[in-house]
Amino acid sequence: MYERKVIPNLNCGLDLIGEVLYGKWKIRLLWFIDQGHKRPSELQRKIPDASRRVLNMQLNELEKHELVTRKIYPVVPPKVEYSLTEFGKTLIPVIAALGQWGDKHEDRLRDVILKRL
Amino acid sequence: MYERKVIPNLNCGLDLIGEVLYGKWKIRLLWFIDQGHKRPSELQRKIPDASRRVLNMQLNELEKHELVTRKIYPVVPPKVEYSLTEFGKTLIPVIAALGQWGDKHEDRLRDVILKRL
DNA sequence: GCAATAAGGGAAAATTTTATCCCTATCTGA
DNA sequence: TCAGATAGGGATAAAATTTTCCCTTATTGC
Repeated sequence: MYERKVIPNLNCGLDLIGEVLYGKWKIRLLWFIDQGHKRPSELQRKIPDASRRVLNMQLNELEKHELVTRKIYPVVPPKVEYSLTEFGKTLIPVIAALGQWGDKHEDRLRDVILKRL
Repeated sequence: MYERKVIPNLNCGLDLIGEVLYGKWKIRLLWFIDQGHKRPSELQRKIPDASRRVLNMQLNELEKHELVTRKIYPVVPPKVEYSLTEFGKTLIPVIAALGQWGDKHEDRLRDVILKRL
């Protein structure tokens, strides 16, 4: 694993939420897990643009941060299911608010983002 | 400027909001500008852990994305003031929700973040 | 027997982001 | 006269993140 060389600040609520949500796919992972897509392979199919590796790494971090739990079924081929913890579930309304803002301003956002890409 | 080699996806609201909000200091910049800290030097003092350079770069992007406007006063020494656009202001409740979640779960977050740093 | 599926980690490369350092300009105050 | 405030960009270095490639295990289906 990579060792951070710069210690993060944890001064305010925004710093704290940033620490657990900052990662290219974390928000989507939480969202899809909440929607019932629990198995790693399902999540990979829902998020095809992410490499398998990063999804695993980010799922590990979400687990460390107690936002999701990982249940391993001792079968072959292996079966794993992720679920949101109670703590993780409290994030869903916040993520929903983010998505709603994005949806509401979809056209304008697409415009300003693509204008200067 | 740096040229991206991978085109972002803009499929859903979460992708879109991510494009404009993803950046280490952008959320804080929007927040502090909304609080009335408009001048670059003030913002730098409010966010001492960010380098001057990145704040400028991220302010430029926020401006391109029409979340803030930059007003230059033709005086010496130079004076510049940033303000939120109407569009930018619609983001404030969303950012507030993020901060509130972080504040509410401050102790637990600090705990899980520091446990495995 | 061979390919596909399932889950996931190690190592190294590529990409992206952020930091550091140095440069510009002009006015104010010690 | 020299330091400091003010705003900001270029070039490069460093850090962090993400991708790519390869490896493992055991079963099902062709």
